[in-house]
Amino acid sequence: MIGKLRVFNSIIREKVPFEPLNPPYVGMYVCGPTVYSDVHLGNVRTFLSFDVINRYLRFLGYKVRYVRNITDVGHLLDSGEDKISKKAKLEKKEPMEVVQRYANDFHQVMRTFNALDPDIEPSATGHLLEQIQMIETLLEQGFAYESNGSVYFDVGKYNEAHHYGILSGRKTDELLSQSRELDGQDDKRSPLDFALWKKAAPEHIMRWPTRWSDGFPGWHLECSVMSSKYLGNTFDIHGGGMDLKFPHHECEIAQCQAANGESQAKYWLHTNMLTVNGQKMSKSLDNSFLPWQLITGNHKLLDQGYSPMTIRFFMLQSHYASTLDFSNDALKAANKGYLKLINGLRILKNLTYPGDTSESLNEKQVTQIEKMCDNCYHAMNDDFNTALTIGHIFNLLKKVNSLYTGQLSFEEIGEEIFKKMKSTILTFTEDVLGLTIESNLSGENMLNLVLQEYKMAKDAKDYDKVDLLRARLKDQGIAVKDMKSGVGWAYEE
RNA sequence: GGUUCCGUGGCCGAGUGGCUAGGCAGAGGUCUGCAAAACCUUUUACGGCGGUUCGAAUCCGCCCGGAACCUCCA
Repeated sequence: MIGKLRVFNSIIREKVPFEPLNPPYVGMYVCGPTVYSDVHLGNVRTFLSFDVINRYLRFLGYKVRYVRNITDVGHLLDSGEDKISKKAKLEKKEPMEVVQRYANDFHQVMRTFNALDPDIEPSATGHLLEQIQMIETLLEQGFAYESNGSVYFDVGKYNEAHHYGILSGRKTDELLSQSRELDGQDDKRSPLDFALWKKAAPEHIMRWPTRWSDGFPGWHLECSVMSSKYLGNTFDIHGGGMDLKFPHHECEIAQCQAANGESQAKYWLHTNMLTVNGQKMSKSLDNSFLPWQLITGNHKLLDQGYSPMTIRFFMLQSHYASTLDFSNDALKAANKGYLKLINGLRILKNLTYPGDTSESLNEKQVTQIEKMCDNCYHAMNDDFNTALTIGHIFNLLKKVNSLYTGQLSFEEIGEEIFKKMKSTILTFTEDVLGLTIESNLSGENMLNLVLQEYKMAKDAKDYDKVDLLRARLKDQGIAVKDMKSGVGWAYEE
């Protein structure tokens, strides 16, 4: 391994060496989507960022357990209504039907962008018992109180010994002075307290019986419960979008600390927002793109569609912790860049070191290439700097292209460095960054081209060529069929 | 108002004290029947004003501009 991985730990706002609690094992929990509607591109960016992080950790040899949840209950609107319940009512469906539909859609989108599946994808409704148990624990420890059938986390009590707001840099007295008035807050002792269990209103569909009430769990609880269940009380990496820092992650931290007596995660990684014209992409601002809209180009702000790999490439050209602005110009440039990348990749895959070459090494070239290879590691080790890594890969591809066109000779660089270059480029591009060659080149398209040529030769009565083409196709298991209606083909033994 | 962060060349976007990021676009060249691709060379930078330093895009201060969060958000 070259160098050491360093990560920006949001909770201390510093870049620090990454040292897992129990190497070679690494536990990583990422807050997943709430499946009440289609995921938009901003969501996708976060999950692609963590996909690369997951891939790189594995590449480094860590045994990663990647947990990403599906939120299927407990996420409330200002009105106090559950998002999924609302959608279910609107569409006259079971809440679980809504959940399943959007979860399926989410999975399909992530696979389209070549993201690896998480190892565990737990859902909130599948962990109600555990959530209820954590509430009991919090009640026993005096960090929670029941009020009118609901249970709330006592932020004031927690803050006596701990710091609520440690992640987002907030102080409770400042928060108190600016908390806004919401409906249904009367049961709370303080506006800062948050729900662990909510008593369900009569019309509320998603409800489970407990000793406090028929109700449902608070949003923040599931992540505390499921992360500690699958990764332990303290685990290595907790990730999510920056917009979740407050209150969601803050509440998770407090719940875990209070219930387990240990801090939840060693490293916090936060991804930044995707913006459109400088503004955060979000559903409420009506400036969000759905993945398929970007792929097809079917959106009022788009000139054309972009392939999933172009989009992935575009996103990886920036650092995950920076905002990334969406524009036609930037996407078009990324599209060309991606084509350049995969053309180089395609050439490299077919490039082998000639067997009978006598080496006469050009030290300058060898050193240069060696350094570029090492730079890929250094870049990824520096808080997963994918943008820089891509830059180094482009530099390496120049060498590949030069070899291909004969502007650089194999003798100059030698077999050892050629092999190193080849494996470095392929590994980093495909395995680490998850960028693959994607094309609409299908065998059938190519076959049709050949058949057109066949037809033209036949029309020109160039029977030597006709026979040749027919024989070559037959070698490939394709029988040409001359019909009155035109030329066709069939599979043949 | 509080918290956190950002401002880099025509565009996107890395870079945190000295060392060519990279991509797209532009210019010139090599190669080529032509073209394309590829390769080589190259122009345009660090919001403003001060300060620290031998040296600042990078550190500090102030100012200007922008964003996110402050109980829906990835």
